[in-house]
Amino acid sequence: MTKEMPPKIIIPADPEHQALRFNRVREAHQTETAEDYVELIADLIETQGEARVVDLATRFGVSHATVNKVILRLNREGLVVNKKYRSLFLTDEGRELAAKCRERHQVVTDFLKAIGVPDDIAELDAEGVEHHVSAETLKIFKAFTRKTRKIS
Amino acid sequence: MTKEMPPKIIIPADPEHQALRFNRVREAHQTETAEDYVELIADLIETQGEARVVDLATRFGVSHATVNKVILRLNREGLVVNKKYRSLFLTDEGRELAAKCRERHQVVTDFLKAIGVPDDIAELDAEGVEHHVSAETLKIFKAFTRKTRKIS
DNA sequence: CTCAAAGTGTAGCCATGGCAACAAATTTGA
DNA sequence: TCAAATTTGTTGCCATGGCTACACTTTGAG
Repeated sequence: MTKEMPPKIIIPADPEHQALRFNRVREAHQTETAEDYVELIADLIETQGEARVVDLATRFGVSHATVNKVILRLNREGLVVNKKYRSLFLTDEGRELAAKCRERHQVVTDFLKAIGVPDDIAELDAEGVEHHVSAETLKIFKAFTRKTRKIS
Repeated sequence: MTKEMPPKIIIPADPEHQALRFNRVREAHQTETAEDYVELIADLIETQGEARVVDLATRFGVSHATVNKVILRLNREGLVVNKKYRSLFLTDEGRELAAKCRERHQVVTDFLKAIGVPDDIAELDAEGVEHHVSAETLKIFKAFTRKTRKIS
């Protein structure tokens, strides 16, 4: 668009490629909320017997109105089932996603701890990082953690 | 909020603490855009001599209208200076932030490569991960990369 | 059984960051 | 020089995810 034919100046990085990178991050953001919600819903159902709007709101530190709005979207997207004034449930797809996320979350947390990040910080960082780690990197994380555990 | 006094059910994680985690991620998101923009503006100024709206739009893969909107915000926040129909500049604060981001970006990328992530994937993942890595973890990343380099 | 408390839903507001379409300025090339 | 192409700005639309305020169920204590 800017200067195609006359390459009078060094191109630091292929613009198109860089755009792909940022698109990838944007897409990740769109799924992040969904992932966090289904993961927590699954957790709550397991540990508390049911997932309720109040609990989600408390855990996420947002208002129940916000939770409701997100739940509406997740319902629309076929991840969550909700009946009025009743606790929340996951669809098969939701459960699947939750499982995947939990697994990934664990891998990232374990990896961070394995390389020496203090537990509390590892938990904090994992929360943000997990959504942006590719399958390939995840595999490497897993292998690394395994290796480290053998040694120690 | 839900069940304080009667702990009839196991608490899986301190809700308040978990809320802090998610708040942290949300804050990170708010700064992400700013960080990406100042970083790219700095890059463009260095390599191209100037940073222009079109270039930012191309690199980020968004419309120039979007870029303009973000620039407006960054201006409001004192990171970017823009005069109408002129190329973009960073304030001192903006330059500082850009430097910090570039450094951090490099550390994350190098670390991923050091643990064996293929270069192209490392670049991709770093883009999303960098904004969510704490100073402590970053330090550990750096140390690890250094150590690995010595070995090889 | 009733009624207040707790939980849930809804409406309306805000900022962000997407977009397209149109307007205006600047740059360029013939 | 001056018209066309490019770049930039603006407007108005959308979805998301924040919030408060208010309305409505459900629940549970008395």
